[in-house]
Amino acid sequence: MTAKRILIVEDEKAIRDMVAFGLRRAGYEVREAEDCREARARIVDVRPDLMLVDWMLPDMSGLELTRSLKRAKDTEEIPVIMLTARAEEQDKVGGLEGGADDYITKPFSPRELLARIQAVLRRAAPAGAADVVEADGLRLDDSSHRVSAGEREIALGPTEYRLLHFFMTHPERVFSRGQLLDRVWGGNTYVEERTVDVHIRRLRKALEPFLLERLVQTVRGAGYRFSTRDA
Amino acid sequence: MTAKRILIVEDEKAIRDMVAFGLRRAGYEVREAEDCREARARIVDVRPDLMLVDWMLPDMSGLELTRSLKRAKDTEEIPVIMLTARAEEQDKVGGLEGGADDYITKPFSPRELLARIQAVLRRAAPAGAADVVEADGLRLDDSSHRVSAGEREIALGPTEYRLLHFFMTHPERVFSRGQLLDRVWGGNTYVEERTVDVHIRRLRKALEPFLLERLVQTVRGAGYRFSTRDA
DNA sequence: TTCGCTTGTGACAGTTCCATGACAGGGCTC
DNA sequence: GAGCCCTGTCATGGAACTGTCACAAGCGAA
Repeated sequence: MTAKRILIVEDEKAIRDMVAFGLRRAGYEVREAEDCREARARIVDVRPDLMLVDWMLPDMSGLELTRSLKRAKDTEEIPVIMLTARAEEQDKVGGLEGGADDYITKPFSPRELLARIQAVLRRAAPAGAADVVEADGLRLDDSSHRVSAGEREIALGPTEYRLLHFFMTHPERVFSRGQLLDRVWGGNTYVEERTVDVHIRRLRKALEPFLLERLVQTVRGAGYRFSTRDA
Repeated sequence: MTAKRILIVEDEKAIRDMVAFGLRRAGYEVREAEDCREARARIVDVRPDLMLVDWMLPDMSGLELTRSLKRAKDTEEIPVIMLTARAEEQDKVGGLEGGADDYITKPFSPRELLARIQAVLRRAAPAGAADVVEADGLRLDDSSHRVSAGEREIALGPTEYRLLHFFMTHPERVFSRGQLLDRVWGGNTYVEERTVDVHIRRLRKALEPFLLERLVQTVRGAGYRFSTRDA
């Protein structure tokens, strides 16, 4: 695997340099941008595998930049980690909802940053990049955020949607509740494992009126599996 | 792939518990040891895929433990991550030179620990880590947790599944009931040896409708063997 | 053959695991 | 603020699984 390219968008040179230094030492290829305008220009030719975006930027907030990236087809898959000086939960949530894949609060250690970068890259990697996933009669269009079975549209809550999306992009594999929490809820949430059961149930309840088979299967003692073949 | 086994060697119960909790949630199988002596004992029956070793232990430094593990043929491949309270670069180097595959400084976040564990395991994974085991007409796919003979899928309970998986990955070898308890049930469970008989029977009962030969064979006075050649 | 020991088998009770419905709190919209 | 949706947690009931036992069957040696 070639070195992953990371684009840093940060106006303070001191921080940029420090981060860039740390990342280069860790084997990443690093590009820098001072503001959103420059960032946009760089994205095209650099095609970064991941972006680090400062919350506060001179021309436009990093959150906006992120949001707009996530809206555009050709950039939405680039994972974004927000750098923020504000520690308030409020902002963190905002960062994630804006489409950031993770956030990290200044001051942070190079090590913490590296850990998060690795985690985010790993999470992003296996995704088949496909926008539409289909299985059996089920169809999930990630760009429009719609799920349908045949002609009928299926309404799902946010969590059920993410869960289904994860399952459909990783079919025929068993995931433990813990793994699902990590990969669907996100690595640093603390939620009971049983909660997964409940959302599985909600997902099934939403899907099964439209389907003949049970696509989300229980594997006793192991977890759940999405499969079009019957168990 | 079955859950990876991780052995934690750490004398402080609080830390051990916290780490174990996080790891279990992430889908790992966790065993614990308080000191080097106990660790050595556990290694034999647990056969961990990775070890987390505290730097400071009551009976011997974790560094020494690591060093000695790396010197022994049968344990040298087990990746080791050192947990250390000392942040000095000095020690980090020492840890790595001692043969540790990575180190992490307390306090660390669960996420960081997970990231490092995954990184280390990925590095250690022997490239083509086969998820699928086949023998005769039998096929066991560990990632989807399915067992099948030809087209037909075979339903197994958790214990029978683990038992079969163990047998299929260790064919043509006789295991005593005690060994099976150690390696299938786990090193520190207390169960009657005759219980193994019962599960063997359940496994046979599940398999034999689909197979011509008896794959799980009894070796009188010694134990059981999985073999495609008839006895 | 008979005895002694090992293994197979069916039954059973306790436990664990999972599905399900209910519910309270939080956030958002109007 | 009222109403609505979403979320996480809990209690419950039932199904599946587990470990043990008692007895039957098998095997080997004398």
